[in-house]
Amino acid sequence: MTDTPNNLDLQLSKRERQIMDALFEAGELSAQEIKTAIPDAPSYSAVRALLAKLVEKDIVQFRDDAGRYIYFPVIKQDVARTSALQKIVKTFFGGSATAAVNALLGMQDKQLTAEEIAELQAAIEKAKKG
Amino acid sequence: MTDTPNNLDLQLSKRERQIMDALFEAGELSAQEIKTAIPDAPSYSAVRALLAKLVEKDIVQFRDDAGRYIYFPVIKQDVARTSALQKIVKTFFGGSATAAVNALLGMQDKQLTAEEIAELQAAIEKAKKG
DNA sequence: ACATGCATGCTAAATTTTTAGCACATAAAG
DNA sequence: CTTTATGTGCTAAAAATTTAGCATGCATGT
Repeated sequence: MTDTPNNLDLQLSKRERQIMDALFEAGELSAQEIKTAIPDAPSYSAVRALLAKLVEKDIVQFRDDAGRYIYFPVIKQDVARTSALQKIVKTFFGGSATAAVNALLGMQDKQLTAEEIAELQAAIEKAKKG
Repeated sequence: MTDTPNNLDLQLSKRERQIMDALFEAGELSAQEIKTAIPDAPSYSAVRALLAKLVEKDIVQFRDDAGRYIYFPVIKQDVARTSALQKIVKTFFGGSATAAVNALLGMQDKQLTAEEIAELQAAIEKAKKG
């Protein structure tokens, strides 16, 4: 039984991370699509080599879609999300989730709709009780 | 005029990132302290070599504290914070800051105090107006 | 004065990452 | 059937990262 990774702090190289970011953002992608998704993408060959490595590390899996490989992360989205957030909170906000939330709310480019605000208030209400 | 980096997406290597994380978390550190702060730290020499590189890239500066160099990030904390959050939101939450906030509120290991909740509600009120 | 401890600067080598390119398979089009 | 396009597997080399170790300087205490 090889260890299944449950945290995202696996030491990924620069390129590996770019690929993971693309995969997490999209859900699943072919090698070609990944190449397209990465801003300063390397060659197609390079992408495939990187993917092979990630598969080897059990961070990524693929399914055979009629001869084409479609790659996707092994780790569940929500686990990845939480892990990523926790690290940010620890590194940049001294462990204070509240401070992080404040920063999110303050981000200028994000104008919250009334609906979103209502959602958040509901979430806070829930947090208050729980 | 060398370009001053204002985004954190500069392609840092694995070790470089570990060092930056330590620096952001602590504010400023000596090479020795950085070595201590990194979990699976490399040799002291290695840390210094990495730091030299980061300084070269204008991502880190140091001041001479009686012969000892104390290193600190060039980028302002709040800029780094926002940048990091933006990336997380984009990659893991489909661009929805609201969803990210929800995830933060739902993190089990963080029990919010009544005071914190009040803070958040105030922040949301402010967001509603702004 | 001299040894000790700890700092930096530097260099060269080990290791890892990243890349390109070839061989081959398969499906679709001519 | 043959050509073309697009896919994978594999290998070897280029490039970047990461490392250790030596020379040196500067305090401090013996």
